[in-house]
Amino acid sequence: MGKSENTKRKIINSAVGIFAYKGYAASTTREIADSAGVSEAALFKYYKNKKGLLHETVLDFIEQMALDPEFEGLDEIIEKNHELSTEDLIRKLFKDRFYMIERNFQMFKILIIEIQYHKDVRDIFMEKVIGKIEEYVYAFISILEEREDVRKDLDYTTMIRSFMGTLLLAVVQRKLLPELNIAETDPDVEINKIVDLIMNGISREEKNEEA
Amino acid sequence: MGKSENTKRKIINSAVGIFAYKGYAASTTREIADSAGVSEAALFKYYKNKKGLLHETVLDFIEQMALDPEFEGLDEIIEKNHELSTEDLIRKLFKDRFYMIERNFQMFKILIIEIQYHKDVRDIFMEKVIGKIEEYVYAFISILEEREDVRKDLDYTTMIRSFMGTLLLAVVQRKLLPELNIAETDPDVEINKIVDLIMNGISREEKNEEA
DNA sequence: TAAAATAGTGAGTACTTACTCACTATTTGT
DNA sequence: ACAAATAGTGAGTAAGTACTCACTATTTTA
Repeated sequence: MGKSENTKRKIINSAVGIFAYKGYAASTTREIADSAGVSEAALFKYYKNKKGLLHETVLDFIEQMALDPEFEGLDEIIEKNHELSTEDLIRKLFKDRFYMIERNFQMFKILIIEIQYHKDVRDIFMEKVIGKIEEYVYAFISILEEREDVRKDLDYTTMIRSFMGTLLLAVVQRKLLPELNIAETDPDVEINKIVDLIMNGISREEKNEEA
Repeated sequence: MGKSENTKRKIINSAVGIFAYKGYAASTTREIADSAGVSEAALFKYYKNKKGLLHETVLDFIEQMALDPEFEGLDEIIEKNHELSTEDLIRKLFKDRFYMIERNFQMFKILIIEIQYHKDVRDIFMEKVIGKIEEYVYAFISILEEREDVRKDLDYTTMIRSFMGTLLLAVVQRKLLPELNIAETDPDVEINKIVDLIMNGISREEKNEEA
């Protein structure tokens, strides 16, 4: 890792901050270079054009993710799932993903927004991220299918999407509209409530009602 | 409604399409004018600048919403809620909002994305939309609180967010990543499954187990 | 029907932006 | 220590971009 690697990092870090704050199209290469403390010419020595900078920013993030020990934590949870109750398993997964998204929120924001406008970024995302997610989803579904305390008539696609939607909105609201958060300030407490909902729904349970 | 009103409409309609497709920052006034079939000069006669066009686009949409008979449909559902079972009530609400967002998806996309970058748009949104939503949410919560078949220990904030997250992701996935939809193609069938999940959760019900 | 008001345009302009290039400073290998 | 390679820059430039203005065409009013 020579000096040049260091400069590349500074540029990418600045790019992430500015892309997340203003969006790719409204960000200027001058601004990014200034914020990184290098000349614009240097930026273009490392990245062939502005679009290339976006690509490398995205690819760099995806690569970092793959190396992130917390990401491997997902594997561990799934591997050791038999040591956990269904509720604890879901709670662990939810927490893991919640904090993962929270930690990398800027990059997440860039990804989610820019895949809408740039087919090439969307392609990278579909190939490198969605495939990975699908793997985990299938593993997770297999685990649930074997559990006695999980409904047998469950539509897993619907369930996964509901799970993800709830997860996403929980992070997004905290990050983007914190002033709306009438709820818990401690995410862990909130996550517990969400998991309770996922497990039991909103309708009153009638079990042992005659007792 | 003179000729000028007509031109304004054409410009706004073009703006919505282009803003949604490329994002505000990447859209050019020339492109919007061309697509509307008017000169750029005309565009700037009606809107004092590009930002003003965005504002009016957003305000126009919010106003349309307020006049939309389907929107008033929400009031009706809430008013006549006592004629519906809890599950039917939730299904109706979910369907209503699902199709409302689907019908106005372009504007929704613009709103959600641009409020992140423009404080003024965010302010409009917070004042005109969030306030309205909160009203409905409170009304909805009051209804649920009175129902015998709804858990009394429910955290409503969590529930509403889970509801909205699921709703949003259901529409978004259909609109933006339809190729991922391994699930139902008929939204109504899908909505039924979602409502079932919201009501009952994923865990096996144990009621009448001793029978 | 004439005047006044309104709707609309072609051709700019000042400015910004991504990107280049000839050059200098620094580091590395021998 | 010196040459060669690498890292970095200041000062551009061509291509847009939002926006203006002097003007023409059309509609409305009296």
